Amino acid sequence: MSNFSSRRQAVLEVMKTMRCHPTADRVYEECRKTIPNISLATVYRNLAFWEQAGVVGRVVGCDNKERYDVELDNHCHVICPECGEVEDMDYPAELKEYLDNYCLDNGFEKFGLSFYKVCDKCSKDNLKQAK
Amino acid sequence: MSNFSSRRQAVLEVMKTMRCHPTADRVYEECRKTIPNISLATVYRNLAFWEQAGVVGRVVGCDNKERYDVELDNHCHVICPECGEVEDMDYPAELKEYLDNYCLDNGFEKFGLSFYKVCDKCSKDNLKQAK
DNA sequence: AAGAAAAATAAAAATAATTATCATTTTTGT
DNA sequence: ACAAAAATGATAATTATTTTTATTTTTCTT
Repeated sequence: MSNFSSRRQAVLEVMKTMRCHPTADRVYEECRKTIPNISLATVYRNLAFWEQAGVVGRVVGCDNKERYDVELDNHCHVICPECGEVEDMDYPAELKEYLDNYCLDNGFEKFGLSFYKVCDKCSKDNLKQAK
Repeated sequence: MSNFSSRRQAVLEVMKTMRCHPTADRVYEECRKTIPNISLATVYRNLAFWEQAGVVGRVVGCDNKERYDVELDNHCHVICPECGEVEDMDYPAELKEYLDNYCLDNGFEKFGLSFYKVCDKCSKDNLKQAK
């Protein structure tokens, strides 16, 4: 009964259920679990579709891969400078308010805030390598 | 008398004199004005060198090109969502202090703050197209 | 200053991510 | 049911970046 094709829906569904901020390739992998013959081009196309629709946004990490995200509004990002993985974090309320007002006052459309910290996985890997 | 090769110096010099946050390709273009036969690979290599040396940093814009920057410390970025150009802006002092402390308290290495606004060039272009 | 070792380079090839093309299939509207 | 439009898979093309390799430049040692 939906207006969208099953693959288009699947791409969004995957985006909603993955808690990380996947690259297109990760979304593709995930989609193939339920739709084995979906093509990577379709994933890119539909990510672009949902982006245009305003449902999905791009997140800039720190490697040169695009990462995608749903519901960008109320969180900032914690980025691992080594692997580029991006996690969500709620804004401290007062900070969010400050920044919202700052945007209004200065004509900015939106803002993005990121913090950097080596993720658990990478710091473990570093320990192993050091041995 | 410098420790660095002339091309290595040139790359840094160009970075310091360009006020925008150029892509590697723009740096290459600029370098060729003084060193016509410098190669793009050398520009990439030396940007990476200066990055490792901690002098140059990467900035994430909104297209999928890497952009480079010197002196990342005391400014945030204003990014044009259409062309990806990145400009510097000083932090409001109180905000900077708040964020610095927030990092210290929570074990983050650093933070990055960006605001989004269509740049003058793009908004003019949009007007022209609309006619 | 000479000559060996190390570092830096240009040019080109390779890689990786993303986008475009195109023939075919699926969906939609009437 | 059938024509028109949209979506898709497969693959080719494009774009940005990195690696390779043979050569040149710089540095070090004597």
